[in-house]
Amino acid sequence: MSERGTVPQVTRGESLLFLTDDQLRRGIEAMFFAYRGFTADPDRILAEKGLGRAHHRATHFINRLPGTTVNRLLEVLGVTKQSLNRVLRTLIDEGLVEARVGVRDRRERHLYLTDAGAALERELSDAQRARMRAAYRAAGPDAVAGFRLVLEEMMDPEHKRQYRQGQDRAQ
Amino acid sequence: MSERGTVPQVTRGESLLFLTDDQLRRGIEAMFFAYRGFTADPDRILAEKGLGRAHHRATHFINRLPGTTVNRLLEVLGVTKQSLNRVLRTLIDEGLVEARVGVRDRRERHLYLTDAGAALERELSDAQRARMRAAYRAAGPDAVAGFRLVLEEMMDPEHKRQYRQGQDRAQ
DNA sequence: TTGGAAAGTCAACAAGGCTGACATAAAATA
DNA sequence: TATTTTATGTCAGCCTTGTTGACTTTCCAA
Repeated sequence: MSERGTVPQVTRGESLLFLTDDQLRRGIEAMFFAYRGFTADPDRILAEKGLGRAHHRATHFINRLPGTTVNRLLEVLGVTKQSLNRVLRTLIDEGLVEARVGVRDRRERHLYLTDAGAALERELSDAQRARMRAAYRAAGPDAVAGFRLVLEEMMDPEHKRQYRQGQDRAQ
Repeated sequence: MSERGTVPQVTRGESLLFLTDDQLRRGIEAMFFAYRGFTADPDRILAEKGLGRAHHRATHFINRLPGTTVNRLLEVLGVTKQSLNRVLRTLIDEGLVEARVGVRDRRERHLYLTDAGAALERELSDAQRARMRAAYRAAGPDAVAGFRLVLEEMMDPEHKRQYRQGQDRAQ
C-alpha cells in the first residue's frame, strides 16, 4: 500500500515501472475483461441446455478426477457441499453424472461422467480451449509462460497446490 | 477442435507444444484458480460491509471514469440496467455514490464517488493491488508482459477496445 | 455398544444475474 | 408544434448459485 502514487525506484539496474499502481490497475482490468471472455463461450452453450457455469465447473473436475468423492470435489471447487449437491443432483438426474457408493466406505459417493456427461464436457471444453488456443497462438510461447506464472502467483496457497497437482496428466 | 489428442507439429523450427490440449487445460485451470484469488481479498472486505462483488465492480469503474453516465457504465460492466440499478441504488442510498443530473442533457445521470465511496474503493483496490503486486514481483516484468498479452487476446473484441482505451490514465 | 465424526441430503434464504412492462423527462426530429 | 426517440428509473417475477441450519446414514474408535 505504501507505493500508491509513487514511482518505484530503479534498484540494481532493474526498472520497477511494471509495479506502478497504474500498471497494477491495468492488470486488474485485464483480469476482469479476460475472465468474461474466458467464460462467454461455454456459458452460451450451457444456457441452451438450461445449465449454468457451476455445472461446467463440476463436470470439468469430475472429468479430470474420475471417481473423485464429493468431499474432494468440494475442496477443489471451494463451495459448500449444499451448493455442490444441488448442482450434482441436476447432473445425476439428467444422466450426465453417475454417483457410485463407495466400496470401502459406503458413506462416500464416487463421481463419474456418463457418456452423455463426457460428451457435454467435451463440447464445453472444446469451446473454451478454442478461445484459449487462439489467444496462446497470437501471444506466443514466451507470453504463455509468463501468463501461467503470474496466474500461479495470484492463487491462494492451497489452490496453488491443487493446480500444481494437476500437472502431467493425459500427456 | 481438430487438434485434440494430437501433438502439434513443429513448423519452421518452432515448437508448438504450448498448444497441446493438456497445456490449454492447464491454462484454463490456472484462470479458474487465479480468479478466485483475484477476488478473494475484496470479497472479504465487502462481506463485512454487507456489499457484494457487483458493488466493487461499479465503484471501480466509477472511480476510473468519474462523471460517467449510467449507460456508459452499463456497457463496461455488461449487465442489464435493472441489475446495475439495484447496485447503484444501494451505493447512492449508503452515500457512496452521487448521481448528478446532466447539464447539457438533463436525462443523463453522471456518477461520482463521494468521499466515503472513494475511501471504500481505495480499501478494495489496495487489497486487490497488494496481491497483484506480489504476483507481479514474484513473476517479474517479462512474465507480466506475457500475462497481459494473453489476457488481452482472450477478451471479446469490444472489451479489448474498452481495455485499450483505459491506457495512460493517471500516469 | 455407543457416541462422535464424516458424508451426504433437505429446506430456506440472499445476492445478483435475467426478462418484460411501464413511467417520466428531455432531446431530437418530422 | 407534434411525435418519436433516448436515457433513466422502477416494479414484478424468474433463475442460478452462493449461504446456514438441521437432519440421516454410515463408519470408527473408545
